[in-house]
Amino acid sequence: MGKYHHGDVRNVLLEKAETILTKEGPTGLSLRRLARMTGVSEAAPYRHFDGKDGILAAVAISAFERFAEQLEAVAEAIESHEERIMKLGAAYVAFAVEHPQHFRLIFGRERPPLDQYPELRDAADNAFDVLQRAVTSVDRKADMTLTEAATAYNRALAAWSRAHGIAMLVIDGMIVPPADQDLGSFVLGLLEEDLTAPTGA
Amino acid sequence: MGKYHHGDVRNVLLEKAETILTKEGPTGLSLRRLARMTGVSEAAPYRHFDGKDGILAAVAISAFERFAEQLEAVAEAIESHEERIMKLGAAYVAFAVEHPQHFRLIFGRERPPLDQYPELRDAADNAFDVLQRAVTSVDRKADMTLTEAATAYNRALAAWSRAHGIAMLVIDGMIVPPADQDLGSFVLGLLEEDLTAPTGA
DNA sequence: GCATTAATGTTAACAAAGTTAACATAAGAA
DNA sequence: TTCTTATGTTAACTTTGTTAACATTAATGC
Repeated sequence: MGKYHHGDVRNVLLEKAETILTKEGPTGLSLRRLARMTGVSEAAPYRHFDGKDGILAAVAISAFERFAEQLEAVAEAIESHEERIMKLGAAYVAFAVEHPQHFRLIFGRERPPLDQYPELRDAADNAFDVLQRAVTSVDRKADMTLTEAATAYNRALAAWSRAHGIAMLVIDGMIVPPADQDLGSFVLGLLEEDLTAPTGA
Repeated sequence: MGKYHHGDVRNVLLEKAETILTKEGPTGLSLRRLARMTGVSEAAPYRHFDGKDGILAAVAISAFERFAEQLEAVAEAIESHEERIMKLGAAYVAFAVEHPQHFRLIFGRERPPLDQYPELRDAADNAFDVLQRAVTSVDRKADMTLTEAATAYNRALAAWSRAHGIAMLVIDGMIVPPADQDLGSFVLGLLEEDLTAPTGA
């Protein structure tokens, strides 16, 4: 009565990996521990994944997908171009705050190399495409001059890097959002700040 | 003729650790390898540091110090408040690009916990104080109202998170600065971008 | 149905890493 | 000199990633 072929090891491993990741982050995820928790031999995961990076890649892919979905949902629901940029930034930070470990996984250095996992690269590209399309979609149909296109691109980079910086510093605890304020409006305030304006109150 | 007490093990370890970190990042730094490279037994580092975190903390402290120095040098040299904010952001990103591994060490999750290494916490606080003072110093002597002070603080956070986001995305390869442009002016362009302005060319 | 092959498990081993304990030696203080 | 402390060493223990060798089940071809 060998317990061979219980049938769904791959999915169970992935789910447990998700659980561990959420609680302890990518570093705390050990293949052997994962196998033990799943009730399977310590070498079994290697039959379903390309080692540790393989599992991390699989988890990262689904994280990228959820990330992209949430961003797209926000982008689609908003008419005004300026508002969309801002709300996208807020959604970006919200995802990071709600799923800090996933956010770290997809942006940190424990993420497996994109060029070794084509599906991971695709998932990453897709997420950033969503961002960029949403930020530059104001005159997608209009014919833009080259400089206009460049400006739109630059604006996308600016919006992205701002949201990213806020997200990083907040989940690292370097910036503590005020408790008496909604996170979203706090983020919007930072995004809107115009550094070129004079400081006069 | 035991090779006991060669005298300077602690500093040599630190220097080698720096070398390894620069080349391979915090993850590639192994205590045992470090000991072997230093020509000392594999347990010797424990006589001088509180394990691996202890060494990382020591390296992170000096990284923070250099970081703060470079920022302060820029801040002191610039008269205009607006220009100072911008140049500080550029210097922030420049440090990250020139010393990506150090930047990752002081901001990433392989950094030892601040509350376990008081000197590390001090070094971190000092670096951020430099930033904040520089950004809010426009009317340091003038008496500000509460809301003015809050605005200045918010502006500091905005400037910091922008520089941080750009730095992160650039050293992670997600943003590739244009080759035909100076890195500094590229960064300035991103920092100056006003997301609330209409997109008209 | 049966034999062969592929997929999926298992156990056992290896190397590398962090860490600690037990012991050895050098330097400095009493 | 003697005792204490600082500094090194060796040897172990544990955990982890990974692979090889082997076992069993499922699937496929005849």
